[in-house]
Amino acid sequence: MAEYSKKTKAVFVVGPTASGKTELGIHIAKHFNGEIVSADSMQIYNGIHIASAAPDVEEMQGIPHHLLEFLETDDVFSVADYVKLARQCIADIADRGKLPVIVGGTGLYINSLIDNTEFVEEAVDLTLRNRLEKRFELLGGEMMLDELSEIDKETAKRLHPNDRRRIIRAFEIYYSTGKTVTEQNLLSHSTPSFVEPLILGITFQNRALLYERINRRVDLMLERGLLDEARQTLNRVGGSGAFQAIGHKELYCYLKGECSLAEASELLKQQTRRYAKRQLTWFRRDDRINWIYADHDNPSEKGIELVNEFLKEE
RNA sequence: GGGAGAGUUCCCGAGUGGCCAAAGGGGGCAGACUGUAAAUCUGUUGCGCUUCGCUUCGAUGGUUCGAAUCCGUCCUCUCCCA
Repeated sequence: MAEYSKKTKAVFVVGPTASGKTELGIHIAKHFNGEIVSADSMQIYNGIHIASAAPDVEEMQGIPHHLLEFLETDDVFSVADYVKLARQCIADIADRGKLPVIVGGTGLYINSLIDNTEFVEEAVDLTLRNRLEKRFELLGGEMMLDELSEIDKETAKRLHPNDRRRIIRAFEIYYSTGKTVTEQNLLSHSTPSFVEPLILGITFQNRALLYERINRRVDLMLERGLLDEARQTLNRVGGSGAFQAIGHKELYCYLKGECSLAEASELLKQQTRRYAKRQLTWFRRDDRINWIYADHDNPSEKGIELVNEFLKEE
């Protein structure tokens, strides 16, 4: 890889689910000779194509897409893996003289990539995690936090006693690296980002319109065979990765004959709406985002305009 | 037509005379988020500016110092016998 004195310019398209990111991303890539890198924690998996709303070949319009549907449903994956892969993708695209366009709704993945977050080197130690889980079970959150405050007061103060995952992870990091979360968080941003990002965020001034789009898209997914796709995963067991996707599990009650299709699809719509809301909460706090209001602006035009300005700057 | 029961705040659902603006859950809204992130966790949720006041528990009329809780009537719903 060549060495650059300048940072790599890259366009990010973010926003809640069903806001039109895929479309805008492809539009921009077509217009500026770009390639797309997905930043979606579910579209990386095979087997949930309809549920994850991964783009079809026709939709891609010949634009190369990266990090899409390359894992099996039970493969383990993490942000750290994502950042590593995506960084490589972006570098390769830039080397080919093309514009990297990162499209996705997974806030953690996107921010980690943009801010070049460096995660702990050590892989997750499941034995250690299990031990900590048991300990948490035994002591409860309050006492775990008390213990944590002896090694990392700041983090212990910040975490809620019910925030089991983060409390356990804090111990995990400490035991496997000798560093506290507070120390690690500081270290994680010691290397400046290699990208110069233009972040485009699609949203709606009127949330009800977004919700309507979500509802419609779920109906569309059902028409396209979401039920058949969900049937394939009905009897799989697992707790992480693709199993957490919204789209199949909400339909299982219908597939098992325990509720009506109308109930299942309403649940699916509701879960999707709630997810979109969480995504909005995540992205809202990032003031680097250039917001495009899909119910006021013309996303394609506005997007092209913003990218044009961005590429002009030296 | 006879009998049994039910109507509670956006929804489900507890509450049987004061400690009830009313448990709990869902939903909504808001926030968090560094290797599970489409996951996970938190706060808030009748109205008004508060210590405080006002309007709520199908409707209406009572009993009572005091009612979502007791009584009368009416309306709606479910169920059983016809």
